[in-house]
Amino acid sequence: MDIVQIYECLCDRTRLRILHLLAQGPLCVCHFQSVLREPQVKISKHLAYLRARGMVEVERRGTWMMYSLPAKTPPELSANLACLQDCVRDEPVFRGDLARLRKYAPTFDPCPCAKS
Amino acid sequence: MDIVQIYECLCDRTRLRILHLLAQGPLCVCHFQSVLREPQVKISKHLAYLRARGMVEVERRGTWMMYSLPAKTPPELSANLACLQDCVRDEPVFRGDLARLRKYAPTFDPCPCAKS
DNA sequence: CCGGAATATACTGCAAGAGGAATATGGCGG
DNA sequence: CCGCCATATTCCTCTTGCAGTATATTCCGG
Repeated sequence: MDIVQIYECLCDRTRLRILHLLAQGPLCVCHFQSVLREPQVKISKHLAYLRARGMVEVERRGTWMMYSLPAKTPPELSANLACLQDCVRDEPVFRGDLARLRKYAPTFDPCPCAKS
Repeated sequence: MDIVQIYECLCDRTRLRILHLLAQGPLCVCHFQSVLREPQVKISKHLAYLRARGMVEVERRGTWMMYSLPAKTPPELSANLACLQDCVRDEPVFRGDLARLRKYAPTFDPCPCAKS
């Protein structure tokens, strides 16, 4: 995995928020919509961008698409993701995302993606 | 310092090489030219890009411009620079840069920038 | 004051990327 | 088989960024 490509993936705020959330565990597009409060097309396109570069993986579950960090995350990627977690710990946007993720978690459970 | 801007600065290979070298200490543009083997205008423009975003600092020494990492490096920046050092440790391009830096070091010494 | 060296700044062409609107796809329940 | 839901893709526009060529600036030595 090219280090420059990693940074290209990290240089958009929406993608940062996505990756930040994925560190907590797999999520569906509908989850991202609720938590990030961004339109579907935006999220979907950024996920496609990340997927094309191997930064996330997808698994279909019925109509839902389950996104997660790659099972075999290359070391450069995990190092940078760890760094990211650290850097945004105090940023309101990211804290808000985490808070909303936890707030919504009950309604995600049973998560539509997990019902197979 | 905005985290997204940091990543924007990191998502070009030339800039990565510049920052990687600066971790070793301050350098003049002429040094970068020798070590990176890239045209002057390219280096100069990337340095301007970094400077405009506060990722490097400049000090004039006669005709030479002395670039360095900012004296008060924000934590997000230093965290990412540390991560960068770690990630590129085994990449030939970056190893080559370091080797050339050290090989040229004797001719940099007395460094034109240091002669004031 | 003049020429040259080191560095910076237009200017141009081009490609990539971001956002939004609309449309397409693919699976599921009835 | 139909319609709906979740998601993806296409099309368009706008902006940013990179590279190169040429030109400007700034300082120095004589």
